[in-house]
Amino acid sequence: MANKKNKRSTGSLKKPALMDIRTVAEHASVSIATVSRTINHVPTVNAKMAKRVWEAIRELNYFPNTQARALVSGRSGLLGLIVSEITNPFFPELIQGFEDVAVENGYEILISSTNYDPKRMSLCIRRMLERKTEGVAVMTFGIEEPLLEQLAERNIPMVFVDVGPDSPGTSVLKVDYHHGIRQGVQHLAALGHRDIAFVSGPARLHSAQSRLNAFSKSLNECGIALDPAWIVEGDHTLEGGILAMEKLLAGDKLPTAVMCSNDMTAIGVLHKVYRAGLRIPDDLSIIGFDDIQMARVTIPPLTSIQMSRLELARAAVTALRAHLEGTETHREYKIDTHLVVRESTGYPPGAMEHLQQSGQRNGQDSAVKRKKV
Amino acid sequence: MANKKNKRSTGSLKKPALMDIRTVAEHASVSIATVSRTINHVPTVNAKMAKRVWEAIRELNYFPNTQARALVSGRSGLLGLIVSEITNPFFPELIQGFEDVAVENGYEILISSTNYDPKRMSLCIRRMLERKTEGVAVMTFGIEEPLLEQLAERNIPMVFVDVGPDSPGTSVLKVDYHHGIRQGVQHLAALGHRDIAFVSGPARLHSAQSRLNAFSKSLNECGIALDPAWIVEGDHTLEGGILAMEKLLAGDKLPTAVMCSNDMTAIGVLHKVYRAGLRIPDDLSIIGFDDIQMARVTIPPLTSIQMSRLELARAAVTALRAHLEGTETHREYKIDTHLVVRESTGYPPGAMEHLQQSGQRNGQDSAVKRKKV
DNA sequence: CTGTTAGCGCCTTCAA
DNA sequence: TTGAAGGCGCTAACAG
Repeated sequence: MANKKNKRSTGSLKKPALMDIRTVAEHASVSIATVSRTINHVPTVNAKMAKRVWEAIRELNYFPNTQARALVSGRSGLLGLIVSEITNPFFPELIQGFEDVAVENGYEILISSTNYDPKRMSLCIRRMLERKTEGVAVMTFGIEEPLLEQLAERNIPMVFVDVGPDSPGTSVLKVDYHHGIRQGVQHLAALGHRDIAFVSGPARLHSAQSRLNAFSKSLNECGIALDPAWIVEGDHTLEGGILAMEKLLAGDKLPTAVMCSNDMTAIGVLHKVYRAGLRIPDDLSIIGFDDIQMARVTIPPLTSIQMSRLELARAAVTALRAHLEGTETHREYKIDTHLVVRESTGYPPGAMEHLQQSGQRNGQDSAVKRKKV
Repeated sequence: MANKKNKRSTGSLKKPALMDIRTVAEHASVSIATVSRTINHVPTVNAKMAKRVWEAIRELNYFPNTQARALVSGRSGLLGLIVSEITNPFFPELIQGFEDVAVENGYEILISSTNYDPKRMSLCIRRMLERKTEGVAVMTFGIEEPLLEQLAERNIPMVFVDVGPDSPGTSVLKVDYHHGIRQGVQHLAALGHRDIAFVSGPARLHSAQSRLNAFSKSLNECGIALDPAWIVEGDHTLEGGILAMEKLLAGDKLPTAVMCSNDMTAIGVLHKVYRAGLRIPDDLSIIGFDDIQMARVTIPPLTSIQMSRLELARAAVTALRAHLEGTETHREYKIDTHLVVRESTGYPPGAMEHLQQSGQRNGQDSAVKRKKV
């Protein structure tokens, strides 16, 4: 009985090593229950006592143990975020947004990245489960089916991008790739491009497929034939973009425009084109996807299709909260995409001469309306 | 007595909601202690029982509750990482390295970013403390003094970059800015540059100051005078780089080379120079700092001073582990930096004519040895 | 080598 | 309104 007390009162007052709710209670001469209630802002606490408690807390520089709190309350206050690759600038921008929104809603976040590796994805999920996250956003833009079940079985709220089960407790953020990509293709078509190549993302990635499909469909809508030789597979990295452009350059005929599955790819392509001594957009037009920050300052600035990170983040947290509060069981959220025209797109080669404008060789001004950086 | 058992056995076998160590124990007909031992790979468990336990675990799809485990064992298995800004590509690359090394060592990581805001820094620290991280790496390249104390008081192992207290339980990673920056300045001097500007980082950031000092010192060593008008303050962002270059362009006289406190700044500068219609490196040479991935594919590829993320990450985890194991009380780790020459640096304007080489106008080849991308 | 038991730090019924 | 007491799920002594 006194045993426990003795254990804690052996040392002098300066024992910051063990600093628990009991220490505070003793210091403020109240019970631990009162301290707990004070901390959790239970309104029924006497103002005087509360003040004493807060003083003790400040004096001792005490703060609660999240682990213990979570264990007993069942609430970890954690929202999980799984992304594919943290070194692709798109994701940090997404993480930033997700964290901001989560914090606004009183949550902290736990981040894991899969590096496109199913094994790591499995670990990520396990980690989320073990740490008892209250909900998890799987923003990898594609996920292996069997892994979903692991999560679904635990009936912990989830939100996916593009594709996910329609089981209760899970929502999905449907990105409208077609809208933005069609704008891009139409933009190119309007400039006079007919020979348009596409550097895709990794084939197994769902969102990469969707982008390719949207491209193909848009081309059709514009009455342009799709030459299979101009579909080359990238992997959403700089290196992949460079390699893809090399293949394109080695082909029989060069396209006049290249659309890319993401901006990293586009930047790689941009670089390879520069290496090849071709000019952008005079010799080749390029369009990216994502509209990362960096797109504004590439040389020339990259025309890209924007997918709002903040919108994605906000929708994800909203969905998770809806599940947590039982407001919603399953829902789809639509995320829009749209074209941002900069300076990597212009008339196809030959068109300028045809229009008697061959003197214009500087990417800074062209016939299309441009967005200032 | 039977009360507890009744509570858990009310439902049918299909109650995945409550899935604790007891369920597993019952399922495998062993005590919870044996289950615990099995999970923790205590070697003294009977192979037969262990097998039964693992089967039960698999069948029930059970996994331990990290919170409870941490609470009782006192080990959270968490290493904290505080960075300043997740949208600056340097940091994701650092995070990636830190995570990899942490995982190699059996730890998970908890990330927080401060966005250079002291208030957020305070929150980050509190968060690390509350979540009971076993050690934290403060990689913000500068921190307010009072905050350190909060951490130091808890005597939780810490590691800082550049500057930190020399109290026991904390180590510091001393980056040798001077080595790399001197290489950079010497490189420029060797090419014939005398008019070298510097775009610094935010003044209050310690590492930014160190970089500026290293620059100033190196200039001295080369016998070059430092013109104060050519020191302009940036903020380590793209936008800051653009603004800084604008200031430089508006000055009375243009430098022939610009050194930047980080790569994001350099990319901003690169962009502004492009906008101004000047050529790199023919009209202006540029050197960055950090050597982020993107530096390889800027146009032209950026000469930069590399600071290895992996080396930083590895040293940080090593330091933390040393503290955790009591091997070390305080130590400084030296992190080297060195120049990576690419194509954004060349002879100052006029030098080529002087050398009768005025025909060379293409950034792809120049008289200095270049690293292939 | 296995099982029983006492907490880890906290929240949350219950009486008072 | 406050305090006492019983767990949350797990590990780590301690007996057997």
